[in-house]
Amino acid sequence: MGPTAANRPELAVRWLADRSIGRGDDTGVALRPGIGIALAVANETLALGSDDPGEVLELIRAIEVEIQPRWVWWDRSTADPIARGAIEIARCWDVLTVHRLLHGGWRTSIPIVWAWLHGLSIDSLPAMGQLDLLGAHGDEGDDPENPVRPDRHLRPEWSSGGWGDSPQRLGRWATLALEASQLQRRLLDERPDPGRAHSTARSESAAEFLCAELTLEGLPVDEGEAVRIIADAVGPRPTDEADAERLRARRDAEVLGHLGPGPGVDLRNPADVKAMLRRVAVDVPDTRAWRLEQHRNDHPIVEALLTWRKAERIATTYGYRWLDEHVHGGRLRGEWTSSDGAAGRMTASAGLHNLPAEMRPAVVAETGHVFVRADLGQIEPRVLAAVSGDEALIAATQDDDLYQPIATRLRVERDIAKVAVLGAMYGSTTGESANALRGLERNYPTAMGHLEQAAAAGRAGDDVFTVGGRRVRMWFDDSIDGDIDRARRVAAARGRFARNATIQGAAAEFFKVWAIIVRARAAALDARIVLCLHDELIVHSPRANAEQAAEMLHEALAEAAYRWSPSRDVRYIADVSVIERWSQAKG
DNA sequence: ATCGTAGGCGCC
DNA sequence: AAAGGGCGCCTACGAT
Repeated sequence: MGPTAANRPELAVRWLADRSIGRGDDTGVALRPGIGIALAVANETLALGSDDPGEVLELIRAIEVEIQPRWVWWDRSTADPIARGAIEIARCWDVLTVHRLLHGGWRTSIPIVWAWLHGLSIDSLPAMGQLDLLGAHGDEGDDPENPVRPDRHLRPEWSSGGWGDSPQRLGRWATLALEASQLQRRLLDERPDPGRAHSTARSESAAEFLCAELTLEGLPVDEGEAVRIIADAVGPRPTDEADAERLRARRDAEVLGHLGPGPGVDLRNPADVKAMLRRVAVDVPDTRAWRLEQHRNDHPIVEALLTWRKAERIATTYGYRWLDEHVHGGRLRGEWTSSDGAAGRMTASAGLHNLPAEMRPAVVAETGHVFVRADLGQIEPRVLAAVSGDEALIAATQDDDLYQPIATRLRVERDIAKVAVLGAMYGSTTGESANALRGLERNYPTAMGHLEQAAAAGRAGDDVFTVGGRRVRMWFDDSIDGDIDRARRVAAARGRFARNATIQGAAAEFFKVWAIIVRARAAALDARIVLCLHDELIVHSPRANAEQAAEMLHEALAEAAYRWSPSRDVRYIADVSVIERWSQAKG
């Protein structure tokens, strides 16, 4: 006779306490709504069946309140239901997220992680189709209830979902997650700065859980306002396909009307557009907006084309279809991931990270609420100062505008200094900033040396590492076909990529530490993070708590700097404002 | 038909 | 000022 539903949360708490699990100690967990939940500690598991998802969440909540362990799970399949239960998990370890940190890249899966951690070849990964070849008549000891096959790979029918078929399986799955995390800890120990690497693994895991919450939470959007903006750009919602076609043709005609007789032009085909421009004596290598900008006065069709492109963007990407697909109940929702495949920035779909400025008036706080918005000032050069330890650059970070002291030192205009610093971090070497770049090399040799070292590694095809220990893979274009020019271009591109990745990646790590501190503190103010945008946070807060939230954002930044910054002396700044709609942000 | 790629553009 | 880095998403197009 099992425990009754009512006392199971207490039972689970006691079970952990009896095994000396306390605050911050690892506890493996796997859950499947409708099936149950399992906890795993060093050598034991507690598997509880339950068809009541509410009961399972109650159990987690009780453990979180009483013990606050570090929850160790494989991936979002366990994190998502916990986030749906609105449980404020404080500490976690997401095996897939830590794998991305250790291995680099984004594409991965549980069987790949398992194989990699055990030194098994990815080529020998079993596919779903062949599962019975061994299973039915296979060797002795090939037990389908054992998730690990005799060849030490994970059983594909488990990793593709079978892990949640029974409480017993959940128990084994939670145990494996715990095992995987222990192997990951050993690999983190081998990083040049193990303490920092472990810290990054924890903060990146927390950021992944934040992403699970962001996916559910959504960004408040006033749908009526959004419709007004869209209608303004591309007209009213088309009634049917024919109407849509008619509106499209009308937009096209605004541009094509500038042309004399000749062959038909498809404005959506760049080659066609290029040929069209040549007909009016505008010769460009490509038709990108910044290039057309310089020919704005050469022929009226250029202006018309640029306007057409803006409207086309709204019509195709941020139009009625986007609204119908991604905005529901006044919230814009997309999928969030805590690290991209390159340097580790957060990503979001549904346009959350690239909403055009014209659409931002539609992002409005709900009744009784405001947005407390904060963005980090000049974060990348400040991070460069921190990771390189360049004393002169660290000194410059004391200024609110760090480009000013740099300009003074280089004896150039402030904007020239800015371009030079950005160019150094992005790998630009040409143009007017080239002189200033040499000035940077003389005056900030440590910082510039740091960038050059990363670039050299990239050019050689070597992976680079962020200060937090993330491996950044030089994955692209390794085909060698004897084309010297092409090889040189690829090497140069890798150099630029590596140069930027160490800074962009470190800034992403710092940003995430800031974000998870804000997340943890926002709860007490009844506030929630609703958007993370590389150096910007938007917190949706009850109006009454806005001032406290604004202050909290500054305090969280100080704490993030304390926790993350490799240099104690670098100054980080944030601009914080309380606004009702996103467009009120001073850019 | 379905897929991947390229050109383009939005944001940081 | 130059056209350097990242992402997601659109369309057209060519290969399969």
